[in-house]
Amino acid sequence: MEPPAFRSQVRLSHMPAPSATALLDWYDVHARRLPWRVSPEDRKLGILPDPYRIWLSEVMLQQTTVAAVKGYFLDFLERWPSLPALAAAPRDEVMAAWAGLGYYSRARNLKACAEAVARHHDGRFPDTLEGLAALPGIGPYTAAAIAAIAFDVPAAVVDGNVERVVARLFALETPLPDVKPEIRRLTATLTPQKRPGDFAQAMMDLGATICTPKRPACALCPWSESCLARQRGDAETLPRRKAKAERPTRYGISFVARRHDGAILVRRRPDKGLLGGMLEVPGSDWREGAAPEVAAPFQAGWKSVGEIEHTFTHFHLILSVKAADVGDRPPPDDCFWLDAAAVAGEALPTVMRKVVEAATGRSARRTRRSL
DNA sequence: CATCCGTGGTG
DNA sequence: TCACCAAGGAT
Repeated sequence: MEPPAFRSQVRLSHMPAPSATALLDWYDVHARRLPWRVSPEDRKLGILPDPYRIWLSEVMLQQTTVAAVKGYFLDFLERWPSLPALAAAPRDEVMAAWAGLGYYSRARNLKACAEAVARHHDGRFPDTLEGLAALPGIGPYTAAAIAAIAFDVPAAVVDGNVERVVARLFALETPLPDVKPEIRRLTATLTPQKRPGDFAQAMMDLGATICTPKRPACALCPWSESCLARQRGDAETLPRRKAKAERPTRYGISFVARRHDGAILVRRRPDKGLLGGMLEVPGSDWREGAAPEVAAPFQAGWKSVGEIEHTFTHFHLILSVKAADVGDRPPPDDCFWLDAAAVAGEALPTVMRKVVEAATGRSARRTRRSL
């Protein structure tokens, strides 16, 4: 058998193996207080969180920062306090409430998942990995997180934080995503039978506050004496990642028709693909090179009001914005008039809020809940 | 399995 | 400023 291509770091004899107990002791003192979380003190009293809240927070937290999620989580919880409430909600209202959070397939799947649990599971989330992973929008990570945090199932919960912590702890040189299976295996060996929910949350807190991507605070880490990367002195360079493809720039045209009362002409995008199910103003497709030719939604005194730029996950977008003030008239095609007062609460993605702002000079951003 | 899917904070 | 990347999932 050939040795692995990457350097297999040897743990020095004076280095203790990383123990769940050391991490949990740290967590008991330093756990973050988060709106969806049950504190370690309460969990020790046998109190487990509402699976609905854990599910909702976990879906929102997919590729999204805690700071961005907090306000949305509180808004959703206030509006739909339980799974049956969300299952009964109109889908467009859920999309509108999600607007600005990104990755809108999450909102579509959130609604679909709520309906599936209401219909097929009597309104209660399954407590097994298999049952959870069969639901829309719940993959390996979220299934493990809900099982561990909401039901104290000793599942290996591996998110971006855990990947970083484990890659450093064991000095794994293989780049992501190839190293994922190895990280999953090692995480499983670390995960304790007792307090697996707190262990999962502790791993994520450690990654978010101590074992950070840049400038990790190794001096404060409960596992510093066990960390092979720290022993080697290159914790900050781990985990390795494969180079990502560069982002091309696409171009397009957007038309903002302003009615005398301030209403804006919009249409709903198809369910699948980019910004699926969200609203947009009429315009061209978005292509590399130059904006495609496209007719305005109707004849009017269109004037160019400048360009807006927006960066998506895999391309950069430059939209030329045209605006016109028009009288009251029936909306063309699949469009409808959106009242000015309704803009803030509607399902407009951030890129479209930029477009509307460019054309109206008024802020179209959502007012953030004060936290 | 590689690609597609948003946005905002951060250093 | 800008590259990085965050409690990933679906296809």
